[in-house]
Amino acid sequence: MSTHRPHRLPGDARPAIPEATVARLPVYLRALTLQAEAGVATISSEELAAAAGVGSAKLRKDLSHLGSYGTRGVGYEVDYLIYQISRELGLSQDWRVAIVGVGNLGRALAAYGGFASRGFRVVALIDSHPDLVGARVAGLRVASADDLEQVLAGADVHIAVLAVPAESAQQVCDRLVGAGMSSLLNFTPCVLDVPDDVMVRKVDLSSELQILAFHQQRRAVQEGVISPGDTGDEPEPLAEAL
Amino acid sequence: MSTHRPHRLPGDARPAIPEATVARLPVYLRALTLQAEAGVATISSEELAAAAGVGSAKLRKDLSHLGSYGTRGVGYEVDYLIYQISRELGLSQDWRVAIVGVGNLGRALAAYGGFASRGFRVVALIDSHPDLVGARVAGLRVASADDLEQVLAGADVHIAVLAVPAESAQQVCDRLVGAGMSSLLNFTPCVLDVPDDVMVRKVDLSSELQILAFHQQRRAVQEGVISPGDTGDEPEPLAEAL
DNA sequence: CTCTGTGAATATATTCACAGCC
DNA sequence: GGCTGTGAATATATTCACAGAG
Repeated sequence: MSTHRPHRLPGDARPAIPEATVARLPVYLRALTLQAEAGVATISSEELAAAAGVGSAKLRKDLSHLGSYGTRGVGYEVDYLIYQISRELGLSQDWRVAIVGVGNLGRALAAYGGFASRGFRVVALIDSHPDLVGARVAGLRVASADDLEQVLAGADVHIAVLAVPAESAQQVCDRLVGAGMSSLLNFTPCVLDVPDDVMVRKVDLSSELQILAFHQQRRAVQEGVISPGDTGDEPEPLAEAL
Repeated sequence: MSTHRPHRLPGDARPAIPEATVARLPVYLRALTLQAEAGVATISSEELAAAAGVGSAKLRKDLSHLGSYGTRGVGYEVDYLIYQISRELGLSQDWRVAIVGVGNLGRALAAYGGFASRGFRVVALIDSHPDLVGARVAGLRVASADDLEQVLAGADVHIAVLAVPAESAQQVCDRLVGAGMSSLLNFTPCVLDVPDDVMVRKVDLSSELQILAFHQQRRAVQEGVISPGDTGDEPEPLAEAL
């Protein structure tokens, strides 16, 4: 596996934050930012935990891995905690992102405002389709996949987002890795084969739906509505379809 | 928390599959489907594990939770295992999906082929913007958010995908829950407040990038390139921007 | 007194290593 | 002999519960 990387080398000083904690820091950060915008200066673990949708004990343990940034009997200073979490996540730096594959999803990602807000800047769009190359999308010129290496180097890209068709995912991934990329966000449903020092995070829409389906089916079976494996649905055709 | 739901009621018969295993079943299923298409009839845990990007012991333990579907000394029959996993995930049923919010992301999701392939049918698009309501997107007519309850009931929707702006996420979520939805896929960065019996899975693009940034920064610090909190980057303006 | 930070207890997940079936 | 299925061992994560700072 390449997602989920402890990656502690021998002479390591810093205390190593658990993966599960790292995955929640962005959630805390967002909750804190909302509080700050609402003018809240200080917040208790109970309140912040509620805003982040976790238990307060978990929140306190998570934050304790970063250091002692709270005040007993009082709570956490919102701005200071935002600063500390941001620093820990590496958000004091600006991160330059390339989107590879400018289909429906790639375009939606390019136009998505949520990135920019938090220090991530989409600085390059790359596609192989001749009709797309040279086009302007979301304020950027689509570069040719032929020039992938030069574009990544020239734009000083730190993170590549893979939004190409499944068929070409591994091949494009190989070129990204060859070009020195070591952080990939993979929107294809493919398992990517990468060296140990490359980190891949996968966002798989289809898997998420399947997990929801599993649980919803369980609940239906549980309630005796249907038995497992039954369709419970006559295969009636789609009503509103074109 | 609402993601991550064991949800075992007292009189429960079936042996309960661990959440971590459930999350990997879609990956195994995809790997198996690719093998089947390549004409492979039988596969060992070692081979399937490699195709799915996990260790073989983990794979075997995962599959053992579904039952004994392999043959010692031989491996797993690909078609049979596909059938068993599909059944377990509830994919013998057709799942009817509504996409709520037809902005950039909603449109990309509506057009995305990956759903349809695996028994998920987008049967309704809902938005509140007057310019969008009535428009045809990906072969469907965009319904008005005013009619949300009727549309969901009329189209017999099982799963709702939330792709609205963050500002309206909780409000729209409340209406979805009120209309009886109990499985939500949340693309907003918001923590949704839902009843215990509603399952929410969150896909948070910004969080994923932040997690990648964390690890990449760690590696940089590790290698002594920069110290934590430093930018390591002069804030030079974007080259190719419009 | 309130609320953080944290050891100790529990629960979940992964990995090992091998008994047992083909 | 080869490979699955699984207990036992380990590692990770969550939760409890309280000592101790403010």
